[in-house]
Amino acid sequence: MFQALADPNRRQMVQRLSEGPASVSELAAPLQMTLSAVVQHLAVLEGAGLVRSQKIGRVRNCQLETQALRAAERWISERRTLWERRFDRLGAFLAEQAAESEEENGA
Amino acid sequence: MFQALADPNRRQMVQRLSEGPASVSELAAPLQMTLSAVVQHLAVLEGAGLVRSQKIGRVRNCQLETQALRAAERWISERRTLWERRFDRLGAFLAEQAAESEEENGA
DNA sequence: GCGATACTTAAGCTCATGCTTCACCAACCA
DNA sequence: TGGTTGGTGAAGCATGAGCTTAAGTATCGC
Repeated sequence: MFQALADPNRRQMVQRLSEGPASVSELAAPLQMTLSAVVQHLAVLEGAGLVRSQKIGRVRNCQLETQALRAAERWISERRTLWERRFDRLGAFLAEQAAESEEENGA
Repeated sequence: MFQALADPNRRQMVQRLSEGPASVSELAAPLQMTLSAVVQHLAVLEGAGLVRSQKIGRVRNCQLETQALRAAERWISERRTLWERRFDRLGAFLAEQAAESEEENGA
């Protein structure tokens, strides 16, 4: 899924879809590439569960699937807070050490 | 930066670093590959600003840089909430339509 | 029905990515 | 001081990602 978000064109597609549903050609419009390539990118996004789409008549309607985005967000968030919490504990420890050192000086 | 997080081995390194700082060989230990390869992955992570490292003696000490993680998190979050808000408005609109329809039936 | 539209599928091409090996250097330590 | 440990750098290789072209299919509007 991070793999899917790794490509800037795909991120642009996600960006576009975050503003509302779109057809394949609407997604393709701002991207300087073939419709074929866009469909391939779309397949990656769908494979990652980031986008859902259904064909109505001859146009395929695509929309964002927030579940997957939420999962990615959570993964990052968990790692980040884990590290930050560790950092805070370290800070507290150092502060404590400093305080003890102060005491020793005082005694 | 999403590019950097795209590789599962690199994510594992980030995971490891979220639990605390580590040397290059410590990062390499659980990964079934050469130290050389690990250093290359590390370079990618550093290039993306996800990791900072400094060499002390002959061992390189690596630690997570939460700024970049935070940025990635924000990007996802913004897209997601943008879409979800749209979704909510749509729900509200449909509810309103339904209410109007009720009124018409009543009238 | 017929042309235009909106994809779809397959094949192939190119370049980046992820890895390995090998040679090397620097620092630690017995 | 010499061997071991920890890391660096360059070269090369295999695979896969991203793109294109080309040919095909299914709707839509007239």
